[in-house]
Amino acid sequence: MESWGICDQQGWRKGPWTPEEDKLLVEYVREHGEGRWSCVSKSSGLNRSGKSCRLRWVNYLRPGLKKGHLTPQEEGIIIELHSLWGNKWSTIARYLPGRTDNEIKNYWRTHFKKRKPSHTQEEKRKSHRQKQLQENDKNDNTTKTSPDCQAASVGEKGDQETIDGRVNDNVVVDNHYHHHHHQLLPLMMYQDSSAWCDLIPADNYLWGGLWNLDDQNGCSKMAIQTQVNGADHYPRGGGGDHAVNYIHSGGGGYIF
DNA sequence: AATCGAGCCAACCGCTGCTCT
DNA sequence: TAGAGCAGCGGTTGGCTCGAT
Repeated sequence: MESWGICDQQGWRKGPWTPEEDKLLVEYVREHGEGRWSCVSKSSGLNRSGKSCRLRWVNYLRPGLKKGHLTPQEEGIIIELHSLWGNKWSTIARYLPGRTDNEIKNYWRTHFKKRKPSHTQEEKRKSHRQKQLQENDKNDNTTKTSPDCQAASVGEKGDQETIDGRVNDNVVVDNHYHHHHHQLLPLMMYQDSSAWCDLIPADNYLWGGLWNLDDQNGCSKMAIQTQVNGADHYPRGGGGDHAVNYIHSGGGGYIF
């Protein structure tokens, strides 16, 4: 490995950031706002690449970042969303205000990736989950009003293509979505944390027997009840983040 | 006290997609 | 429409810390 603190071929400094560099970057962003990262070195005096500056800002310096361990609610959200979207860390991060994609990615890799439940545990878990979701689906049907809020049915139609274009046999996506790019959201996003946590059985469901969330295509077979809401933004994979303004970070709610 | 290994996390790299000209 | 430049994403690396031996 190359040593930290040296410069790369373009002359950019690499390695850990110093407090002085942090200060310069914060001042730059305060004056110029986020973006235009390629200009940072010129304007701020930092001898860092725009990429490096952006990463440092996003993952460490940005106001509102939460430090410390993820809460059980956040962990649950990660699990749920990962089962929906796979390794779309930035997309998942949008639903966890104050958490970064890097943080979530690291967390996932260290906590979940290597764990695989036994076959029987997984079968048990799936059937339990299916039951839970069917009950919720029943309850939910009474609350749907607008076409945009129609819930996707769960586990009734066999294999369906997910929003990633992958096949997931339990996540059933309302065809409406494909035409309007409506946002798919897990059920728990509409419930307060205590309520959705009730969906998860206490017995080994999460921590004693984490299921294999890294199965083929990064898409677990866990049944997820989804809803389609009226937001016209859909979190996409790949490049081009779009300002991420649809998360309201206050009060533990997720407003889109 | 020294060594080893696992876990955590910051940061880099390469690639993709968007925007602008 | 094509190409260049930039921003963002996901994968990976490697240093640091801490507990076990």
